[in-house]
Amino acid sequence: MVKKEMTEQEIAESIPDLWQPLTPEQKEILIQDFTIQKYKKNETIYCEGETPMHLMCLLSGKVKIFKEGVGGRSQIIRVIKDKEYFAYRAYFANGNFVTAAAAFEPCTICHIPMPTIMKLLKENAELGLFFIRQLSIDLGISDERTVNLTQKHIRGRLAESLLFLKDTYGLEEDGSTLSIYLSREDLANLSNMTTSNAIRTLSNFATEKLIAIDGRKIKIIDEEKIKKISKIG
Amino acid sequence: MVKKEMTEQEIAESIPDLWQPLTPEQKEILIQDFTIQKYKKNETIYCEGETPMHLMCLLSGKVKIFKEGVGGRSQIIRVIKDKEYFAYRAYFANGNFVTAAAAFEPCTICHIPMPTIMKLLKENAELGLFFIRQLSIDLGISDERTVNLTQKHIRGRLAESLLFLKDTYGLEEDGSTLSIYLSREDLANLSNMTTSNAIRTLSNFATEKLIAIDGRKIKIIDEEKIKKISKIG
DNA sequence: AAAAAAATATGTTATAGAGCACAAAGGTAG
DNA sequence: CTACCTTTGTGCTCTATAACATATTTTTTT
Repeated sequence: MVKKEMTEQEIAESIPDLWQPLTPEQKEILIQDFTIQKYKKNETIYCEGETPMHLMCLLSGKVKIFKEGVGGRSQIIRVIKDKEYFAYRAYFANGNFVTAAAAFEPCTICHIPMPTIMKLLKENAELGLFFIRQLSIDLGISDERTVNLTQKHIRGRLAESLLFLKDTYGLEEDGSTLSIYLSREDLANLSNMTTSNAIRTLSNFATEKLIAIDGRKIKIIDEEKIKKISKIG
Repeated sequence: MVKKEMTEQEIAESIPDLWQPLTPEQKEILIQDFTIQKYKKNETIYCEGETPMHLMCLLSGKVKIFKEGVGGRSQIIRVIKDKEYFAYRAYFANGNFVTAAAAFEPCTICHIPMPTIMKLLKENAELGLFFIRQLSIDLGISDERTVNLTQKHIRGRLAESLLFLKDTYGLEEDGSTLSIYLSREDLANLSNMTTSNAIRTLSNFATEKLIAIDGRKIKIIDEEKIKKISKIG
């Protein structure tokens, strides 16, 4: 917890979407309950089945939201980038977590107790609209994903994951290297395939000069062709 | 449009979740914009790609929300029962529909222009909480479904669909017949499999005395065993 | 009532991708 | 430096399920 070290200004900048709609009194309430936690690489943030207590906002780092499926196979449901909010859905739905969250890399995460959020929501309609918008976007993505993961073939699914990672986390300064370094296993869990097939298909893509791989670094070479593969499935 | 025929009392009973949080003035606004449409069996309610204009509430009938995937294969994403709201997600996300909706059977649907809903939402925080709750529940279901459809085997997926239909639409007076009669094709599209495999697996279930089939009527005989099959995948 | 179309049923074949085994390389710990 | 563990890479086999073909039955249209 490093709350004491942050000025109001810094808090406002860390969580602008949440902060901006609030009245001065509401901001005061938020400051009281605002805490910060650090997580190590690969550390679990919350588990399936646990009771949600806090809204979380990722201040820095990268997070995966995943679900353990049949026979220990895990499926990455979505990924979080900095300034994004998560861990609140289950509370709003009055249930426990149906997913788990873990840090891809070292993370700084801000926690705000859900009861505080509820209190603010009851007073502030604009804040409600922020969550409505966010949940609506996520639900649309989830619906798209359901169809893509079930109907596309392996190459289409992997191509889609690569584009998805590019859109979410962006590229490095060279303008072509994905700025997230995933293990082949995580890539497989994101694309609904076995690790072997992720490795195989990835090196096929490299042979076909669609990408270049150097360990976990992936350079996007022919984005148009990758888009095409993703589209036709 | 049969708006004129409905009393305020009847409107209030048709859309209680939306109605109840409102102030008298807000209720007046809603009455002005409230219209009703009838749809025939199998009629399309909205299409993928269209721009959302209205919140819809299903007053009577049954609706499927689906998505056309690769190679014309369609996937049923969720189903709507009476008193449920739909068609609003895309508007909140500032996009067009990514799914389509069609009537399983004759439907009566109430339409309310989304701009009216937005206006009410900006004034009424409690109404916002209703949508937050609903979207949160749907997103949880969608996440679960992603994993189930991708990881479970055919029998597990079909078993799950049967239980899902039972939970959503309930049973007839005999206490065992599903009160929705789906074509084998719809059942397949709900369970992510080909029509042939839905037919085959369904008749296997009948042979194993888990269910009894009479045309499109499905009787649940051994629910415990069906649950087990759904669970182990 | 006859004809056409759609839905259901069942058998056969083909294949995408899982599952497994093993080897090599890279990282980490003692 | 050596030993051990994890990750990556590659080949082989097997199976679940799609794809296809063809009846048969039911529904819709004329």
